[in-house]
Amino acid sequence: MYSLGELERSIMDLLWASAESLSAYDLQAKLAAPEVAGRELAATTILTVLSRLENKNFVVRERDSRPHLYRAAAAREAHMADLMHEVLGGASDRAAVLERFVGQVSGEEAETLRRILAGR
Amino acid sequence: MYSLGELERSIMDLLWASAESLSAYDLQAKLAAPEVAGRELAATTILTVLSRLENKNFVVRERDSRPHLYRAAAAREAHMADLMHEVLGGASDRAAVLERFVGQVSGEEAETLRRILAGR
DNA sequence: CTGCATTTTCTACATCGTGTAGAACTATTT
DNA sequence: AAATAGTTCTACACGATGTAGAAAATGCAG
Repeated sequence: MYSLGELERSIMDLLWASAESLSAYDLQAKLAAPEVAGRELAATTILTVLSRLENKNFVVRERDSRPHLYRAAAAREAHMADLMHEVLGGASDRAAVLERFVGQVSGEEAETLRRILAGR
Repeated sequence: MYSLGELERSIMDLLWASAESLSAYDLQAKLAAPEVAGRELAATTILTVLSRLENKNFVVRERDSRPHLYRAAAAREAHMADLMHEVLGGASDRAAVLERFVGQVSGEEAETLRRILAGR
């Protein structure tokens, strides 16, 4: 399952950026910052979205803390790598996709790839 | 823009699989096959979806042929590579994503990547 | 040219995912 | 037990997609 809605994504971004688990109220405050959503959403809105994200296995909920705490189920990078594999997995000719993919990376990134491949 | 609907995807699959441009009627027939959608859709349905796919720049329409002909705007592999870049582009730490991505490919695929990188 | 058949565009509606939040319910604290 | 804090239920708006009939445009047979 690929894409998330805008609010879902904003919330995931905050959770990915946070080392600690956050409550719906923490998120509510962070979302109010102008750089993020810029407006104060109802707490129930955040809770609804968090429930949906939990169902999609994007977040894990800690039910023992009283305001329940939430954290991303996977690190952002892992999630993105998974997405890339998901795309690649849908291809019949994987090598051809990789060919094009690598063909479009910058020289710098190609170097990164070589380094990674060398190390294993 | 990531995901397509189910019918949109079925149609793109047919277009990607076809060397020639196809008319809405060709698609209608192919979609009726049990392996694909399995039912006969109205021609107007196909045409509506094709228009939407054209707006999204997934297909190109040849208006000079009388039943208009349609073909995929980009090869499936190119599309998938683009998607992968789109995902990667959304990352702040691209190297970390690549690290994980490459870490999960099979040995065979790692070899493919090395070969591609060697060739440029 | 003109009427008919074919093809395309317009309009419309159902459904589903997402954003949004009040109402109702549950748990906690005093 | 009452008040407070937090969660779940219910609900609705809106946009994307599936679906197709009605209306308009195009092209061909006479």
